[in-house]
Amino acid sequence: MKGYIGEFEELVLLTIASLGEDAYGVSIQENIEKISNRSISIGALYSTITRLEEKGLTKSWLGEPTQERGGRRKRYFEITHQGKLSLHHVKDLRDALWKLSKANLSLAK
Amino acid sequence: MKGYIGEFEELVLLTIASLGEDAYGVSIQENIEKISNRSISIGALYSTITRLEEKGLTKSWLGEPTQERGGRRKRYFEITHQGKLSLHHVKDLRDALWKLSKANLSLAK
DNA sequence: ATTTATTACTTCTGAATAGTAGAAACATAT
DNA sequence: ATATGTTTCTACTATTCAGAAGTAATAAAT
Repeated sequence: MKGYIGEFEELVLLTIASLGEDAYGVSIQENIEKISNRSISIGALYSTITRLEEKGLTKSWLGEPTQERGGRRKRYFEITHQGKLSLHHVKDLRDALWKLSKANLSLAK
Repeated sequence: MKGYIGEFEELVLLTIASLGEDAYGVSIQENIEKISNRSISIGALYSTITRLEEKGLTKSWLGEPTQERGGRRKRYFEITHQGKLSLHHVKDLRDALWKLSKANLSLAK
């Protein structure tokens, strides 16, 4: 166990949080693709979520069948308190580094 | 080529930027350990920097010998314009996601 | 000139994270 | 019952990172 979260893990956590009540596999995938303008595979998403759940950063449960065209029951995801702590932690670190290096990161010529 | 940067790559880029004129292997390592309170391996750092340089996000050159007790010449690193763009890009994405999910990430009970 | 100390860089292996391909489960429509 | 749409899940491959060990370059001490 490495103890910190990877780039994709963080992206998935943030997306789950932003989706609130409607976070399940496909909606998470679509949302990431929409906001990051990058296509991600559903398999990569599930293996990442499995890892996040093993680390205690997310939890999940099966929803009830819906009236739609078809499809298996959805598995809904939610970020845990520990997951929120992890996100705050990496954000604080990055904000601190940005503050320190702001002058050196200007895009002006 | 993946097109985006990983967690550790981002940390290294930010640290190089924050160090300005004095960014070389050992100083980068020490600074990351100091600010993130996590010990990083010098080997992982060098392989990551090699990758960043291949992607055009950093550049480097050998410094002159110094007046110290001994020791090999330092290799100095600097972030390129493209590297800055990458950092701004991931920051913008994260800021947008935080904004969207702020209410769901509160730590209050 | 040879040895020794110091600083920095490089290589290698195993583990953790990221990504791919496609099968399986479930539901509706014809 | 067969076909089709929607979602989840599994097995496999690739990339990145940690940790340990070692190599290279430089200068002081002898």
